[in-house]
Amino acid sequence: MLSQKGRYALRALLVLSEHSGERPMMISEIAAQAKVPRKFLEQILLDLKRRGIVRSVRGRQGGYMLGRAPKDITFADVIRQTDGPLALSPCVSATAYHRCADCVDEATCAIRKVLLAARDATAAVLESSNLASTAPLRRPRRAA
Amino acid sequence: MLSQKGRYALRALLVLSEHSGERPMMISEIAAQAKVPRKFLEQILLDLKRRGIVRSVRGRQGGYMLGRAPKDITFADVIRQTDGPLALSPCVSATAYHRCADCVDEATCAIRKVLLAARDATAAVLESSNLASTAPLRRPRRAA
DNA sequence: CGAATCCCGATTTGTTCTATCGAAATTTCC
DNA sequence: GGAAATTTCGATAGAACAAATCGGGATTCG
Repeated sequence: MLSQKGRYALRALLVLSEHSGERPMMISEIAAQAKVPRKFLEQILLDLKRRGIVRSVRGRQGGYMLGRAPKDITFADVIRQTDGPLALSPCVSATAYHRCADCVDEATCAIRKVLLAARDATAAVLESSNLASTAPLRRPRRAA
Repeated sequence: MLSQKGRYALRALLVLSEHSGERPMMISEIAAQAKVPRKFLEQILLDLKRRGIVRSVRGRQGGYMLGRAPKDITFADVIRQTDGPLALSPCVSATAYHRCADCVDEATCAIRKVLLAARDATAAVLESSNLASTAPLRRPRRAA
């Protein structure tokens, strides 16, 4: 399961990606639209900023914007930052690999084989889904 | 990531599935072979028992055995019991569905679509992997 | 300067994870 | 019938983590 933080991050980023204006968007504005507690969102955005997923402008008229094009921000990027590796075990993680402490032989470990397949399957989905592909193309203002 | 408990459970069950004798296997024997702290394993096996994944015999000469054929115990069964749902969000869980508290419209939620695809991909792997398919067919006693 | 806004460290509160302890219940064996 | 072996169960402890908040520092605009 994703943490609450992870779900908040995804929601906030979708809000940001739909806000196509040139001006950055204030934290409180994002918080309101994404329904995320303001102070908590502050932390989350800082995290995402460290990964380059968002950029910020300080001072008056400041705020946040996406760090790159929506199509270049995958769900995997976001989830890895907020919730850690996609893998079910460190020994099959692409981004945070480390050998299990009590592993006898990684090459023949039956568990590892399955968890590796699971990771690959999950990653295939999350790395091919991005903020652009999932957002509604354009929200109609009224009933068509 | 799986919890330590989840990894322990998988290891213990693989040990049990390779122990093809008719007699049940004692907790301490399983613990030694699977390298799991004895008392912790006790709790884990009780959990697995509630799900019918293992059965037990009490008293002298007692111990644990698989609750059904190894091929009928999937990784998904085990992980769901020890670590909870495979899904990344309750709203896409097959076994523990519930609507997100602040969800506006589940049918059009962009996040949900992706998480649902991720769950399906993960479940496909973990539900088709079982204790029999992954265990070495027969461990050679010595170098062949 | 002063107001608006992001930045950052600390703290709080509650929950989960990992592991252990001690004793009760059950069964076998003599 | 009693002793020994074994599972069962409730309680506990400490560490780590999650969710959220607080208060003030740093930066920029007007």
